[in-house]
Amino acid sequence: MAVVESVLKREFKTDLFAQFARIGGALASGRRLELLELLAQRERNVEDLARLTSRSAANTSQHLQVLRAARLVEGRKAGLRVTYRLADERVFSLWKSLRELGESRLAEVSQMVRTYLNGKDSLEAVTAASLRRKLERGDVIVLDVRPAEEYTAGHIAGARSIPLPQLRARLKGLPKRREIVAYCRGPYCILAYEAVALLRSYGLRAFRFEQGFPEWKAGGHPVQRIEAKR
Amino acid sequence: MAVVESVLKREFKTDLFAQFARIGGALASGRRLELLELLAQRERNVEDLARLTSRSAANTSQHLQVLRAARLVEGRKAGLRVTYRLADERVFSLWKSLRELGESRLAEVSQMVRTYLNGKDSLEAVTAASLRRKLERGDVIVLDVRPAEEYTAGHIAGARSIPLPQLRARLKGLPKRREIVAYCRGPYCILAYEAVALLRSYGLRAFRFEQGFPEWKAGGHPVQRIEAKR
DNA sequence: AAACTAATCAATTGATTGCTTGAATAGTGG
DNA sequence: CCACTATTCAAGCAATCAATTGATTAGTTT
Repeated sequence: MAVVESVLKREFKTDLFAQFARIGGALASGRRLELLELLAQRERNVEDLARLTSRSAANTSQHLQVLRAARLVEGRKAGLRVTYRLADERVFSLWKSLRELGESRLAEVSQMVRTYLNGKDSLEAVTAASLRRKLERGDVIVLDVRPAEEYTAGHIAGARSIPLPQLRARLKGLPKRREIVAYCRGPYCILAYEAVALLRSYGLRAFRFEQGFPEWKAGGHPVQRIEAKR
Repeated sequence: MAVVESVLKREFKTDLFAQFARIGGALASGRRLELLELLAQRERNVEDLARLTSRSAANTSQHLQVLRAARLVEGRKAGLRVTYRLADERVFSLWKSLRELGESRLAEVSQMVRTYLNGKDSLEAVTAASLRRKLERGDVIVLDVRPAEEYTAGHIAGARSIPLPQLRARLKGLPKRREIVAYCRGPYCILAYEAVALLRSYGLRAFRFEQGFPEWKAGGHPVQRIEAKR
């Protein structure tokens, strides 16, 4: 009797942990994590995701289905296209805590970030709390340098959209003296680094927000979005 | 030039996300998650972990090495034994958020918990905030029904240790009228369910704490530990 | 030094995963 | 109904992972 019960207990635990391992398995591929990072910006169809990650549509579709089987993303079909999005804001939290743990514990990560990103710009970045204060005091220009469509889907309240490729052409619209803070997708997004480098090369007072839009939103800070026309 | 740069960007991203995927990969096995859950209680040597999970020492050692390669656990050798522990409290946070996500999103999990655990006891459980208040008012007896060694390594401040196997023999030491709250390792630990069932069958006013010691500690609530003799 | 122990290593097996390719499906627009 | 498109499916192959077994290493005890 006691033996039977303990076997049951073991089976229960084994099965239970195996379920949780399904989620772990979904996080076990860099490609899938990259898809999660993109979907944290805004929902996307398969083709877009494939293009943004430089992979085939078939391969991207398969990874999305693994993520969907683990219930981390949801897809809905509209016409020919299937649009995927994160299934839950806690999915982003999970990815964020995995990322933070990796940053602090995997020596390789900090090494890579140092050699690649800090080569671009070694300046200290603006924290979320600091950016929030600057915004409330109104003494900062916040630039969203992601593609326009991501700005449309959601951005830091009060930010202006200037996608990186257009930045050079639109320099004259920016004030010479005021402080400018640029942000993009997250800590490993290169756009803001490049934007700050460009702005500084023209003598503007530019800084980089240390995180990105999804982190700002997850932190409960004010956001805006452009409503779609009907 | 722009092409070279974008290839670099792609390689950087691919490599970077692959690093994070190492952690995901370590979380991709139920057996390893079970080890993390045990190590969240207290540090353990390989043999103990193998016994507690009903697996061979060689297999357990291999899983521990996967966890160590992902820097989620650390081992230190003392004499013949190697003692493993969680490398960082954020490792527990990560496991906790994975678990919570799984609970809410994987239908199979809630199904399993319902059929197995709720068969034991369908009563509502006491939350951490509520238990904290009861403790501060002093109108509750808190029982730690885990093995004594886990109690020693750390327990809810003010709790008494009565390992489940000894509970029946020590019933007479418990007050008839006061409220009793039992806890163990976490939401999927069966010990507290069984303790409450036993206490109630003797007419005591027993309830189950909905979580376990690691969650209590991670939540910043007061804990105690028994210092080892030198 | 010999006997013993805890842990790890090494090699093997079978199972699972990942990627590629080409076909199939479902929906759109002429 | 036909041509076209976005996505998914299916098959095949290589690579990786998981569990088992027996050997090996490092450290303790006698």
